[in-house]
Amino acid sequence: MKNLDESLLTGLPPFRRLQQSQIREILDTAVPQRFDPGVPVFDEGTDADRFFLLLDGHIRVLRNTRDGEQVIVLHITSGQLFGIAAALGRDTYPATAMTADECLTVSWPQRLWPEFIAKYEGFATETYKTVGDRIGEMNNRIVEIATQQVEQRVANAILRLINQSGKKVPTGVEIDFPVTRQNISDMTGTTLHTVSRLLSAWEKQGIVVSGRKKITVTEPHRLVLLSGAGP
Amino acid sequence: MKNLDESLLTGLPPFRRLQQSQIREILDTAVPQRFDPGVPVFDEGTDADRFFLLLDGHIRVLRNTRDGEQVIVLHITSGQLFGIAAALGRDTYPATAMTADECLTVSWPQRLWPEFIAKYEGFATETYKTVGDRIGEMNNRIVEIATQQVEQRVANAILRLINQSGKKVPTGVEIDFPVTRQNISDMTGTTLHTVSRLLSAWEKQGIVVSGRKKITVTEPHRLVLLSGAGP
DNA sequence: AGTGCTCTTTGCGCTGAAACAAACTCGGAT
DNA sequence: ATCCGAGTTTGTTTCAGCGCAAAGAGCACT
Repeated sequence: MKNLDESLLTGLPPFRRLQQSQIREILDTAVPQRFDPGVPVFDEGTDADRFFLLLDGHIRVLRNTRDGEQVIVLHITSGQLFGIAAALGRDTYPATAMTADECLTVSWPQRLWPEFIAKYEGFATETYKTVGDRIGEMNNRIVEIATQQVEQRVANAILRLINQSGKKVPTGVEIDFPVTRQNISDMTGTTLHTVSRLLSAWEKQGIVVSGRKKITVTEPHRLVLLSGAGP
Repeated sequence: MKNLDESLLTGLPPFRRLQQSQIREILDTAVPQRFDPGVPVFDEGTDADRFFLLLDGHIRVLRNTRDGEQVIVLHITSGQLFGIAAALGRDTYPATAMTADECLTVSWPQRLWPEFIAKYEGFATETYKTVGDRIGEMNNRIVEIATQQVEQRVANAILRLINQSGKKVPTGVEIDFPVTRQNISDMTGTTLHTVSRLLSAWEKQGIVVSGRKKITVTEPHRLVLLSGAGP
């Protein structure tokens, strides 16, 4: 039915220490899937029946509030596992995973998780390292939102995006997937209006160039200054 | 030198499935320690050389910003593990752990972690469940700070405290460790002034009674309403 | 080429909460 | 018994950024 190439997984952190034959084994139980931009891969609160590896594209992890707002908790870039609720003793997904652009994933049934952990060397270690990184990132978000001004938060959010998914272009560094003002306000707990004003102001100052769903940072250094990185 | 009683650990989630003899084994490698209120157990960024179990008392996990502010990320109650950086592939502590009241801990050298995981059944599962819970809590914090008004955030923070560490008293439920207005503002990203005003207002309305480092909620239900739990 | 939709920009007034300031009140130490 | 300092209350001022509103612009689809 499917015939996934082993090179897809080779070298990715969770599978780094595995033999070709083991990777083959893992791939044979994997289900590949393609998603259009802007669709949910799974929804908050639903049964956590599978875990995923993002092969290509970008995923937004977000939560909805009762009053219809949404908050983007973090972004997943290609090569990362996501939906690993089982690893943390949950039986439902704690957040929604939404595609930002076209995405390719493979997934496995949740029940294989313990087997992966037990059977494949380095898989547990690497995975929990990822979890640790995400906790660190969430920590930073909390500190940021709690203490910084809107301008600094937006600057930080954009810097995080270009660090994770920046693509070098002649004029600077651009975020290589679609991002709207609304998205950024969902990441920073502001309104799209304020974000729009900030980007306009920065564009006037020559720090960024932005268009529809696209942001290019021409002067990363000045953005770092704005982000409150230091007096 | 020390002679810890096995009953200290028996029944705690991470050790629930172990034999008496295994608990004995674990205790024999543990170092007990007592801390005064308001002192650090370990500091952000320092070498993560030990992991801890809180036997009694309350720990605040906090991070400092460059401009001298601090943010309380979460609270640890007795029976929980903390400082488990190793579990997440870190070699330094990502945050500071500060005692809120008098605390009793036992700790083990970080190098025993892999052994604990491998050797003791249920230890890994239970621990990662704790990690999952904390991630969930942090998630909630992010959503809260990003979308809610100050009043709702403060209400939520207090509700969280009484859920985790509430003690029933004749007049209601009180937080059974010292909490200052400043502490609450550090949890909610506000100022102590605003928190003080809110508590005064709530006290006038008969929802809480508060004194120096002490808060008693007399009408939890009304606080839930204020927290924005639903229209 | 036209149409509709989504995304973006910009103006203006208002307000929640921070900043500044000052006094008060416990509780513990000398 | 008194003093001292941490913690708290309360008033006043100020302003960042949200809410509201309306128009403009780029893109996809026919």
